[in-house]
Amino acid sequence: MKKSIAQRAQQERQTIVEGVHDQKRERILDVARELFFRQGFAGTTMADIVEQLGVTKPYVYYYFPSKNDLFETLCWQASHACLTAMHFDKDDPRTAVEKLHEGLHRFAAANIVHFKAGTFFYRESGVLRAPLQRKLRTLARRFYDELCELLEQGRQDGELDFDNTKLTALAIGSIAGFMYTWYRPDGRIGPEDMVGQLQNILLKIAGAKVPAAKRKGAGTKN
Amino acid sequence: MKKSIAQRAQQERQTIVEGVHDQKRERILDVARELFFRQGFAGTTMADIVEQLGVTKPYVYYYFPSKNDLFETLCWQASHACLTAMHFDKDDPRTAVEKLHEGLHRFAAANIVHFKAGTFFYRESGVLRAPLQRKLRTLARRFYDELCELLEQGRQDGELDFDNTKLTALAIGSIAGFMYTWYRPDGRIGPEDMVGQLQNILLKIAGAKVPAAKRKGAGTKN
DNA sequence: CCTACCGATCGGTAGG
DNA sequence: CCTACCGATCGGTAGG
Repeated sequence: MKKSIAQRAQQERQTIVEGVHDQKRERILDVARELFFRQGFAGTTMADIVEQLGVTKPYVYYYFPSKNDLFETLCWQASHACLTAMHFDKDDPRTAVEKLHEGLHRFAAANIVHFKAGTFFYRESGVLRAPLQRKLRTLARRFYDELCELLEQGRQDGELDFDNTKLTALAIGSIAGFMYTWYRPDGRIGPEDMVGQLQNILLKIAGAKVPAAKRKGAGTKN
Repeated sequence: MKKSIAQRAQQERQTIVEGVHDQKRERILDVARELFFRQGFAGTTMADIVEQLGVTKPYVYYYFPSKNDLFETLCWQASHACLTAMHFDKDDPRTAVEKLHEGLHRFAAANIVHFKAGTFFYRESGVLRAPLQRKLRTLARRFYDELCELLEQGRQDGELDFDNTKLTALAIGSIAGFMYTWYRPDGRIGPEDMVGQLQNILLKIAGAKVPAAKRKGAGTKN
C-alpha cells in the first residue's frame, strides 16, 4: 500500500524531529564527557553541565533521567568499543598472530578515539550501578580471556615470546588504560600515527617478531 | 650540661605522647587511603571515614585541617616514593642499562608498595591544590626526563632497542600507573614475585636484552 | 575530644 | 492537548 503525500511529509517531519532530538542528546553527552573527564563524576555538578551547555537543568533531565544515567551512557559507549576489539568469529581462518595484530590495532584505535570516557569504568567503577558494572565486568573478562587465548596460541605457534600470559595481557591493557593521563589529540604525535606506534609497543610486550619492513631505518642501517 | 631526672622523664613522656599522636594519625591515614582508593575523593565523605574509625569528625579534624589535606598527604607520600625511583647520583659509575635495571626495579617495587595511593595523583589531579600539583608535576617531569636519558644512553650503547623514546617511557610509566586496577597483594602472584615480573616487562618495553640466566627454561630449551 | 550545629550547595522536580 | 522547555524552589546532605 502506497503512502500518501501527507503521510510521507509527516514521516519526514518526524525524522527531522528525531534528528534534532539526537543532536541535542549528543551535545549534552559531549559536554558531560569533557567535564567528567576533567573533574570526575562527583566533582562535576549538574549545574556545571547545564552552565557549559547554556541551558537549564530540566532541559538535561528531559533527555536523561539522572546524572548517573548520563555517566553510565558515556561509560558504556566507550568501554564497549574498547573491550570488543579482541573479538573474532569462531571460524575466522587467520592465525593467532594475524588476529592479534588486527585486534591490538583495533584496541589501540578504540582507546585513542574514546580516550576520555574509556577509563571511566576503571577510574570510577564505584559510581556505576550493579547491572552495568556486571555487564562491563563480563565484557572485560571476555576481552582478557580472548587476548590470553590469542597470546598462548601465538606462543605455541612459535610466533610470540613472553613469560606470564595473564600478566602480559594485563600489561597490554594497562598501556591503553593509562593513556588518558598523557595522550592529547593535538599533541606531537597525531591520532593515526599514535595508533600505529601504540600497536607496535603492545606487540612488543607480547614478544612478537617485528616485520623488517616496519622497523625504523630497516635495510639502511649501517 | 646534664639533664635532670625530671627533665628526662618529661622528655620520655613527650616521646610517648608523640608516638601515640603519630599512631592515631597513621590509623586515620590508613582508613582514608582505603576509602579514597575504593570510592574516590568526592565519593568518600568525612562521615564514612569517622564511622570506619569509630570516632567523631572533630577527632579527625584535630589531626588534619581538611579532607583535602588528608588526601594530599596520602598522595604526596606515595607519588614521591614512586617518582624518585629513577634518580641516581651524578657520579654513579654504572652504565645506563645497569642503572635502568635498578631504577625499574625500584619503580616496580614502589608501585607495588604504594599501589593504593600511588595513582591518586593521576586519577584525581583536579582535587589537588595548585602548590602540590606543581610539586608533583615537577617530580613527574624529572622522572620521565631521567628515564628518557637512561633509555637513549642505553640505546646508544647498543644495549636497548626501541622506537620513540618518550612513548617508550610513557608506556613504562603506564604499566605501573594502571596496576591499581588489577593488582591485589593477596592475589595469585605475591608482592616480591610481582616486582620481578613487572621489572622484566618494563625492561622488555625498553628492548633490553634479557640475561640468559633469567630466561624461563634457559639452557634446557630443546 | 564529643554534641550540636552552621552556611552552602547538592541532585532532582514542582507548576505554568 | 501535545512537545519542549523555563524560572523558581524542593528535600536532603555535604564539609567544616
